[in-house]
Amino acid sequence: MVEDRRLSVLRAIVEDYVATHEPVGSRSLVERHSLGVSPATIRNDMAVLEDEGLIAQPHTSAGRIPTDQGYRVFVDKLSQVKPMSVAERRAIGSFLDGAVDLDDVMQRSVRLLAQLTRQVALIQYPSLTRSTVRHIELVGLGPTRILLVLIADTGRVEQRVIDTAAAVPDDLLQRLRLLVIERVNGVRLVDVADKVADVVEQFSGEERTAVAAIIATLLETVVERHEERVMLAGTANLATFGEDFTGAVRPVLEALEEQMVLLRLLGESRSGDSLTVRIGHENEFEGLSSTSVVTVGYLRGDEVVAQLGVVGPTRMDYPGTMGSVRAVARYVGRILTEQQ
Amino acid sequence: MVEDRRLSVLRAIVEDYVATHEPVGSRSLVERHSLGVSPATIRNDMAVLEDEGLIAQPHTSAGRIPTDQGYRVFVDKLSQVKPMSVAERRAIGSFLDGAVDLDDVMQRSVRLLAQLTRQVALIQYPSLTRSTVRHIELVGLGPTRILLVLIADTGRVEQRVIDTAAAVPDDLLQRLRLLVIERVNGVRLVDVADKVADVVEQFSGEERTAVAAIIATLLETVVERHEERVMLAGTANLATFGEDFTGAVRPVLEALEEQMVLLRLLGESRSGDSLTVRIGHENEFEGLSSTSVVTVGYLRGDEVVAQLGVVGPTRMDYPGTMGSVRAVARYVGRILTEQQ
DNA sequence: ACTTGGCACTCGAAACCCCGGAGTGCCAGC
DNA sequence: GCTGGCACTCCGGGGTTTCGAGTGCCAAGT
Repeated sequence: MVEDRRLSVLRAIVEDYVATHEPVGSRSLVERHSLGVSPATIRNDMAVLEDEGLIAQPHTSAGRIPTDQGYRVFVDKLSQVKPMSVAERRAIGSFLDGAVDLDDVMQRSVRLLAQLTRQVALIQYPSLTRSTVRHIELVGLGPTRILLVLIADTGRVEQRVIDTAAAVPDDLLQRLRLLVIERVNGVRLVDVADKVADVVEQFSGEERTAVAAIIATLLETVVERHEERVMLAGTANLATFGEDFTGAVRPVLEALEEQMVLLRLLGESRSGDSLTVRIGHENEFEGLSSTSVVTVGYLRGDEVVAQLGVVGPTRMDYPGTMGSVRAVARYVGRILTEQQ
Repeated sequence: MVEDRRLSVLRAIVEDYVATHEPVGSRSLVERHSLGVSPATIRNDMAVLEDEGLIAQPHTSAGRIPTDQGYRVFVDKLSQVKPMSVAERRAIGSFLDGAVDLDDVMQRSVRLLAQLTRQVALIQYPSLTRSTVRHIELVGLGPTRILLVLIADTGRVEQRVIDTAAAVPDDLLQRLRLLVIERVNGVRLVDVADKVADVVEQFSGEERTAVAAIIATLLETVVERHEERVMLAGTANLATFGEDFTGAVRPVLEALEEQMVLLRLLGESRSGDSLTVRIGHENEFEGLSSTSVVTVGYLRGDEVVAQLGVVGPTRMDYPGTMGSVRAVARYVGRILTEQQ
């Protein structure tokens, strides 16, 4: 089929361009790949591919490079995720197994991913929204100062200092503590509001004011604080692939410093635990228009709790990158699930 | 004094070079600064300065640029810290005042510093070692799983999950909890070990095994875990000053990703709360040999609890940078002290 | 209906050269 | 010890040339 060969040509162009970082011409294509036809034929195919918007020429009399659309087709139809080798998987497993707490898991994972892909890796902390309360602690710091600590089952800890107008005697604090713990332990964060709604009403007078303040802060912590955290690693790799960048490195670094941007980058791919690839201009952020983002959700139990992924140049090794991302996500999921 | 003028020349060279990023010649020097002598005289001075190793020529027939030693002399003898303007200080204060918790303080401060200096800013979390225990919590997660949470007075929270060999009944946990809280509340972390050393001996039989495991983890948490945390911001600024870098940006990014490197960068300047400036090769890390690091300790109460600072090109505005670093450190100190 | 070899053409990248100008070092004179 | 003068160096920018990879198109072949 002519159509088939044309796609093979596209695949070959992507592969060669990714490997060499140089526009690829018809001659070198037939040399490197056994396509069984002559350069002239390839040229015809290329002309068609160019008409379809899948490849482009930097300038006349140069080879072709894939366009964002070209990569899109490559990813969607012409490639498959490259699984990690057994050795690699073993390495991943043993590397991540040593983690002692959630921070450690996140950090090790994101670094590992950066190393594996030689790109910038991101990992989002398990969503608070989807997790349950493991423990709540109220600690008196002074007559009118209370420390609220919330521990989620994913291991995340949130803390807030509360300034109450009225003094809070220790016995009140203890009563409240037990009451709240009883109410919300094991409850999903999203449901905490319902569970403690009426607590304030059980108190009256001065006590009520103080309790109201505490409960209000608690609600803030579980509700308003959806601000998810993102950790990243491998920014040094930007320097490497920054060389042949369409734009400068700066906008990318700027984008990567914005938690908001990162969160949306990860957050948009709510497609369960299947890989999401956003290529070049498919990213809505200017600064990332010459990068591709590969993300995937990771599980805790059988629920997607957050995302992780990498940011790299559009000309990246998609199969390999996707393989690494998926593998790391699986291991992270396994660890989170086990260490529950 | 001839000697004096020579130093003025050095100062002028540093200032001009920092401003223009171009080697500065004798003619432009006399034009921009009113030195009251002719270019020829300046040339003689320059020759001497070059002999002394304070300035250098990129190539013959080019102007001079300061060497690391030249900057050293400039910082030590020829410049003074440039205080922030009132408006700036007010802006800093109001910006930092909104912080809700320690993480927030750290993050706001480091970002602010990056913005002010247009360089890469670092901030070290208040040292655990020097702080005291505000609260310890033991939460049973399952028959043999316990969550240990340690809250330091600086607001830092550390947590560990403990797997005990034997089951821990709830009443044992409660007894132990009260006992430990009583022992260590308000105690400096470094002294925790002493305080709980004999706790294990108060238990026997099965209980003892479990308690031993818990206490061991507690000790690990306070002792082994000296691993201080560092937060950084403004890496995007690397791109800006990366243009005229001796080396590449990569090694710098690599160095900045290594917590160890950052910690030593900050940790070495244990000179109380006075500014430390390390210029170019004075940094022991290869990757940072064309950068300068300006750090200063910040206080909580009247004790230095950690360091903050910036990393920038050796050709940086030292007086301004030092002013910003010092100002931010003071505000951070004030906030930490107040919100005790 | 495709494929292919041939051929003229395009155009960027590298090599080369040239020149101006900024800057230097040195020296003799003040 | 300062200064003007002077010869010298050498980087950087601009222009030109060359080289070669690559293209598009066409006519012939299967």
